[in-house]
This record gives sequence, C-alpha cells and structure tokens, in this order.
Amino acid sequence: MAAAATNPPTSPKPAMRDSLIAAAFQLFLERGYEQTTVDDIVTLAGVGRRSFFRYFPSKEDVVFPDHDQCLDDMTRFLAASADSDDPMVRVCGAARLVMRMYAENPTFSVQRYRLTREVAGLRAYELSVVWRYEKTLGDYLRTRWADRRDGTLRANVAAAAVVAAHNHALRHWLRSGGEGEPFEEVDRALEFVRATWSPDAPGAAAGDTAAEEDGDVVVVITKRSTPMWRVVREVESSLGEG
Amino acid sequence: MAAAATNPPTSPKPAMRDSLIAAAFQLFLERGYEQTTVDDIVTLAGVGRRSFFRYFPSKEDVVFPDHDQCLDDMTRFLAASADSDDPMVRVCGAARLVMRMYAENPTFSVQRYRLTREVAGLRAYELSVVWRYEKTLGDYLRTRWADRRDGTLRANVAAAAVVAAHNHALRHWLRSGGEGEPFEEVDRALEFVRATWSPDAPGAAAGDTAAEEDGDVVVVITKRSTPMWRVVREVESSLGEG
DNA sequence: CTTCGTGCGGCACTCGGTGCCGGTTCATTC
DNA sequence: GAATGAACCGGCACCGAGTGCCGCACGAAG
Repeated sequence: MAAAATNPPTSPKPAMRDSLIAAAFQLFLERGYEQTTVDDIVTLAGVGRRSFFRYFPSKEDVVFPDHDQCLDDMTRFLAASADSDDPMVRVCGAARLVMRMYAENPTFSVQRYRLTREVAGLRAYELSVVWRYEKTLGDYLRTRWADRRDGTLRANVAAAAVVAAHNHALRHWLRSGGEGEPFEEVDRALEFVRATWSPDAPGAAAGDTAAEEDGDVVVVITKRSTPMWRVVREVESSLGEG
Repeated sequence: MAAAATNPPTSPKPAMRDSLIAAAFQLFLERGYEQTTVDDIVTLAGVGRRSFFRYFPSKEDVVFPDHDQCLDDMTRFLAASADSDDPMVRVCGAARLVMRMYAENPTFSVQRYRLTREVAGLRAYELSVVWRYEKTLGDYLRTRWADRRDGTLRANVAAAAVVAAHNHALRHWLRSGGEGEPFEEVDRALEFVRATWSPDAPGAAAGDTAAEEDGDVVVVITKRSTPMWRVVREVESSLGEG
C-alpha cells in the first residue's frame, strides 16, 4: 500500500524494506508515530529488530523512504545541464522532480503529510530532507553563477526561493488531499520565482503544451503565458533526456 | 565564558544554567560533541543529571541557549510594526536582530559555528531553529500581504529569501572568525533581497547614518546608497522603539 | 515550631541506535 | 558433489538520551 518508488536495477530485492515500510505506516496511522516503537514494527513485519536498522538508519527514515532516490535524480538532472539553458529554468525543472515524486503516490504522500504535521520530530527531520534539496540547487546555481557579481549570494537566495515556492505549492496540493492537478499550482509558483530571479525575462507561451519530434527538430505548440521552463522541459523530454 | 544573553527580569538566577552551558562547551571543544555525554557535563558542572534536563529539553538545546530569547525579540519587534512601514523593510530589521545576537558574543558564536559544521546532528537541529525564524517572518508577511494577489506565496518566498540572505552573510562573518564588521555583509545581502521583493524601489541614502532627536521630529543625515531599512531603523531607535 | 512551596538529586525505566557474533542461504570453485 | 566464501538475517548485550517519580533540603510565611 505504501511502497516506495524503487526501480529494479537499483535494488533487486526490496521485499523486506517494503514490508517494513508498510508495517510502519500501518502502525503509525493506528496509534501514532511516537506511540509506535521499532519493536512493534519489526514484530508486525515478522523480521528481526536488527534488520530494521539495516534498511533505515533511524526510525524517522522509514517515513521518508523515497527522498534519497529523488535527490539522486535531481543531482543527475542538474549534472546533465547544458551551458546554454537558463540556470533558473533548470532549477525549476529540478524542483518539479520532487513534486512529481509526491504526485506518484498521492495517498501515501497525504498520509505522510498528516503525520509530519502532527509529530514535531518528523517535521524537524523533514527540514533536513528539504535542506539537502536546497543545498543541491544552491550548489548548481553557484557554479553557474560563479563569474557573476554576488554569485553565491544570488545562488543561495534563489535556491531558497525555489524551494519555498515548491513547498508552498506542494503543501497546497497535500492539503487538498491529493486531489486536483498536482502541477498546476507548483508551475505557477515556480514561474513566479523564476520571473523574479532569471536575468532575462522571456515573454513565453503556454497553457497546455504539445511537442512533436521530427529528427532533431522539435516543434512545440503551446499557449501564450505558459511558464517558459515548462516549454523547455517539454522540448528536453522530447529529445529524450531524463 | 559562554553565557547566554539573559536579562535579569526574565530569569533571576540562571547560575546553574550558565554553569551547565560553560561546562558543556568546554567538553565539546575538548573531545567533541558526540564524545561528550550528559553525565560528563553534569559531573563537570557539579550538579545532578536530572537538573540538566530541567534547563534544557535536549542535549542539542545547550548549544543554542539564546535563540528562544531572540525569537521572542523578533516576534515583539514584528508585532510593534506600524501599517505605514514597508513590510520587507520591517522583516529585514527583524533578521538583523538575529545577526546582532550572534555579534554580541563573537567567540561563542564562532565556536558554535565550528561545532555545528562538524556534527551532523547539530546541523539538523539548527535547521529547526532557523525554521522558526522563517515561519515568524512568513506569518508577519502573510498578514501584511493578506489582501495582495498571491500574498501567501509571496510571503513564504520572501521570508525564505530573507533568511537565506541573512544566513549567507552570517556564515561569511563566522568563517572570518568573528573579525570584521558584522553588519556590513548582512546589510548588503538584506538590501539585495529587499530591493527585489519590495514593491516600491526607494532610491535611498546612506553609508553611515546619524540621527538627531528634536521632540517628535527626527532629522537623519546619511549618505546616498545606504539601505533604506537601515535608515528606518535609525529613525525608530531614535524614537525609542526597542 | 510548623507548614508549604520550590528546587535539586537520585533512582528506575523506556526506547532509539550500535557492535558483535553465530547461523542460514546461495553461488562459486575445485 | 563437497568445500569455500560472501551476503543476509536474527539475537543478543550494551550505550546513551530522555522521562516519571519520589525524597530531601532549604527558605518563606503562618
């Protein structure tokens, strides 16, 4: 019910890991996080206590099982960046990866959201998770703006702004119970910060976007007012990139 | 050596609390944070183990003894805001309170900075501290921009930007070992984000600022290019506002 | 002198987390 | 087919953070 998004090549046998996650969330939703001990989880999962800490370095980690993978995806996505594209557009696309991960399992994401809202310890742990994303985005912007005046300051502030905008939209979607279009709000929010931090202001087009491949040429048909970076992403995905 | 800034009215007898902080930092600097147990601290301080947790809810809290007070100061500072002043200017002034707290004890701040850089657990705890500041700033901006389009989004993003800019300058100062003028960098960074987020762009004056009181009239003499909010702060302090 | 509130110390206990060891399984190798 | 070795797993024993509870000492008020 609450399995993480793990692809076969990375982990061939995550059976025990998944069963631990399932058992943990079942108990967390029943009695609450703090009222559930690790012994309760391993007993329900039918495994040894020692095995829990083999798969999760701490009790909090079982609540955020998919963020490590997502952070890797983001790192690779940024590493695959070209010098030609707008750094802010790239960073917004990276933030979109996180939203996509949440949107893949709406019920799981909403359950976790309600847990983290109630338990202070989980909220604190979530901050460290978010911080890793922000650091990754900031490192990327820092290298891209290395020659720029106040490059590191701009990078840190812009990364924080992107993360804040993403989380704003994410929480909006989570509060709605995972109904509604996940990317609608996050696109608006990301475009908002992109427009204020991107040096050039492209008056782009959009709304719904459609792309047709033809060799190396990509034809994009879209409505005016679509976020520019969303158009860029459409072109990139059409060219077969991540 | 490492006492927190506690004023007499709030805590008349923080003798044991201060001795615990001193003992803790002495041991932290000698053997490191994780190599020091709470028993070691209370033994050195000559008090009972139970008393430690009376003054500090967790072992991490002894590293950040002054942030509770600073958060209160910030909350009051924002609550004393008038509808007439620019919200972003006010928020930058609030962030400056944090920098001021760090600058009051440079050696202590630098020691703590080196500790938090090495110990992952302290870094995670620091995030929750920073998050409280960001939430406080965000709440203030949210109410000030309640009628504005995308007010909450703007508030969240702007608060994150202010915090990021402040932390950027703060770390810069801490890395320098607490030498140099503390407010020089933070003023530049805060003015940077204020200029991008404040609706109106005041071409203010400054550099060094001097104010003379004369009844209710405040005469400010300053150089061009001084951050506007710094001028505002000067006027406020001249009018006798915390 | 008594009494009551407060602050402190000293248990005893729970629970998260780690190191270590022994057993099982499975694939490799002769 | 049997021996070998690497992984994986379970079961301790142990450490340290954090909590609840009780008893004691001290000082102020009656």
